[in-house]
Amino acid sequence: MLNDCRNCLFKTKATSMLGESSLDQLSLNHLELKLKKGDSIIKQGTYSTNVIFLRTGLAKIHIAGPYNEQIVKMVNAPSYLGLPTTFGSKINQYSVTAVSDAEVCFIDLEVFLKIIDENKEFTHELIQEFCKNEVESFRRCANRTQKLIRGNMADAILEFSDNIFKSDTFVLPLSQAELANLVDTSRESISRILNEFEGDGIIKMTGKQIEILNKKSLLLISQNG
Amino acid sequence: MLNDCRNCLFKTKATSMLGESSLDQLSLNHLELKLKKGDSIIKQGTYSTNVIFLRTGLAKIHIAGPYNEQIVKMVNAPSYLGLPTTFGSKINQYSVTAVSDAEVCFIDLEVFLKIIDENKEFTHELIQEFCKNEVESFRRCANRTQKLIRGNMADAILEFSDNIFKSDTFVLPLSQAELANLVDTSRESISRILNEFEGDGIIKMTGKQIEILNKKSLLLISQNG
DNA sequence: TATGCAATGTGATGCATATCACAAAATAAT
DNA sequence: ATTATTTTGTGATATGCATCACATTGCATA
Repeated sequence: MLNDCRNCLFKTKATSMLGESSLDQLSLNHLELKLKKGDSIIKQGTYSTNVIFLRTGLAKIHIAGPYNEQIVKMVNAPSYLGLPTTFGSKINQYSVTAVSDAEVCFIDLEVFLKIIDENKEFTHELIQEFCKNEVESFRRCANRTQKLIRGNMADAILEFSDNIFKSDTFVLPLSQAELANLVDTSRESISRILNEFEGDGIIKMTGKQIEILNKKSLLLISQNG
Repeated sequence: MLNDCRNCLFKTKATSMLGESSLDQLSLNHLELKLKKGDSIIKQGTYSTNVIFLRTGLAKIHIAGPYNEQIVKMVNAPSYLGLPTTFGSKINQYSVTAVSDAEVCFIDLEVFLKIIDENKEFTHELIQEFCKNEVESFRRCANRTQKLIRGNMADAILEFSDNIFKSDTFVLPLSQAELANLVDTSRESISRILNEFEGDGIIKMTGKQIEILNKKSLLLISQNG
């Protein structure tokens, strides 16, 4: 059985808490889908009836601000997507878009709720997840608003390196316009700062590939602007 | 019995889902405290072992940013405080401070967890709460970073009027320096903008009392800067 | 009532960065 | 291969706002 959640290799910490019966429930009530880079996973303003599990790939969560789109965070697999927007309200309050090829599973909300009711450990993990996210979003916001753009750009590069790709060399999954949305600045500033970093020997760029040459400098810039 | 949670008049939506046995558990395991304006409720960096219930009063959640303190949100009773910071990590990731006289109950984390395990409805409400908060914090952050200060200041006044005090006339519970932390600007700008609003006949200030004279203008400023 | 400290008002200056306006390059579509 | 379209680079200009530097007012404590 292709859809067997029991044998799925991509489980979140919460999902690994589930017993076999819950996993079978999931198996029987989910829809697997392969997505291409750029495909929309959740669209702000539309109705939401499913929790989505990002099995593989990388996605961006973004929200329409008063003037620009803002990328709230990058999420890589495995992870649940859209819990806040699905539980909190009937219509999606933000968008999620694949920034790489990805595989997702659509899980019916009712099934998900049932699993919550029947698995304390799962629920604990989930709540813990929510809590971490909320605190994280507070911190992120404080940084965004208070740091200069150079600092935020350094943070973004470090985040890609440390949390997303776990390597000093990686291919930027976003265009400069998208980076601007992530860092809260203009496309032009991203271009300038990236060149600046390269000129200072902090990074090396080959097309969209970035190699971090001097992580210490990045950390300093992150701290001091 | 003074501490009887059964008869407590200040219940959140989640708490009102609890059965009598859970409420009695709460009664036996909480500590009530009266606080004065300015008193610290949760302090960033210290250990957290309690969930806190804000029974009456108004509090600010604030976090140390890279340069300034940032007020993340205002919370009025009844509401739980510090769930994210208590569940997510052993040490508090943000601070909470009373901005009016207040009453709080300290609830042992273990007891709170037990209540979660035993009350599905309570847990659902709680999760719903988390979800709404997360989405709200995304939106707030997008506004903060994208709007001009006039717009953010208008938002703050509208928030006080609509959500906190539910009146067009209210006494500002924050100093201008604190308002600056809430709106992400400098103390001086707050002063200037407040005078500007008064000069334009949008608000009337008598000491720290604000009367909104022209809500439509505020909404326009909120939208267009 | 006097004295001190905290909270506010207000001008002058400087700077980070958005915006505009293109040119150039890279990708995608035909 | 040739357009068409999207991405990127780069200068010039404008502006919102922080910062500094005080003056002033309000409030608390002796």
